[in-house]
Amino acid sequence: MSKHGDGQIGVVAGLVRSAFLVNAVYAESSREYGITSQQGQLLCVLMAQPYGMGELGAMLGLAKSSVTGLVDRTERNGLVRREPDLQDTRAVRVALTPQGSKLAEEFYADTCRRIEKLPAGLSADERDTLASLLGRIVMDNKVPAVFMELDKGTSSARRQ
Amino acid sequence: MSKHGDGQIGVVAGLVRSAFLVNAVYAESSREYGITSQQGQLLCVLMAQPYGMGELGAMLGLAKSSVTGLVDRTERNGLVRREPDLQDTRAVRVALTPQGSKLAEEFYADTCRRIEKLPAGLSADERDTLASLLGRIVMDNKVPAVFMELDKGTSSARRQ
DNA sequence: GCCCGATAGTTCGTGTCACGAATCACGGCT
DNA sequence: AGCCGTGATTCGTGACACGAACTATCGGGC
Repeated sequence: MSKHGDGQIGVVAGLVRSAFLVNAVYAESSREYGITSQQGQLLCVLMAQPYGMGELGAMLGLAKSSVTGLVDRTERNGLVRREPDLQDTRAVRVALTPQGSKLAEEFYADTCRRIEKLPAGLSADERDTLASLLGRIVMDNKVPAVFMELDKGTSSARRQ
Repeated sequence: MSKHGDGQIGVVAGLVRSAFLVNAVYAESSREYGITSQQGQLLCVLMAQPYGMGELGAMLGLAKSSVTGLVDRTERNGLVRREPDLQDTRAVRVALTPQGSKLAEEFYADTCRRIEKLPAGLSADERDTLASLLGRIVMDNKVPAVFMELDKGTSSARRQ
């Protein structure tokens, strides 16, 4: 029952294809805001708080030199800023500029809106179930906080 | 109940972070097979059947010139081949070479194995539920078949 | 106080990737 | 035959990612 044959696909394909979908949304959204998806991702990470280069590399899964380049380009666009770390002269804190902060808010909100549309065909209960299952996968696999949590609930928990 | 506050995250964050996870798996898997994730994705698409350049662009969401480049590099690696389209002299069919086919099988199987490990903390029933929900999202949003379907079942139907 | 290994970041060179604009060549219609 | 749409390539540009080599500081041991 509920095997295959009908339109049913497996977990693996489901995960891969939904990831593909999310990537596409991210790319499209970034493009509209005049940034690349990598820079968009960087901005989203920095919305929570400033981070050092090493931390960023760990969170984004990038080599140090890649982070340097990414921050370079984003800094050139005026969206982030390197601030000296007061505790450690070697280290650097990467933080959003006011402009970057503004753009990040808008980009983040817009991207959320688009992603939220993906499961439009699901009922509120189903979305909750999905959120719960994905949440466990994410927790189990210790995904870094590459994407902030909305303060407001998903579909249930609509108020407060 | 089961709102937030505990480790619960929203659908949006769940989708984004699980996508991040899948991307990481794809990247790591590709790397081990000496290819890039884009080339790996191309191979996976071509496992089903040969495609024209235009079709590939549509499936992968790439501009035509991007496809030309990707196929160029992959061809240079001996994994795919451009064959003339018998119906249309202008057109080209991109197909796997024997070597590419072999690598694609291995890469695909290995990647599947890794992705399947992601929801290891979920019961068989939960995996089925997840597959079903993701399947509907994928269907509703008309995701191209960027990833083949396993002939064998998902988590239920594991035996036989 | 000095030395030395570990740590934080940058620089540099290379290759991949994606794109738009321009171009070429053929298909198919009128 | 003449034209326009389509399939694909070329070219130039910029972003991205990486490893290796390098600089500068930190921190612990002596």
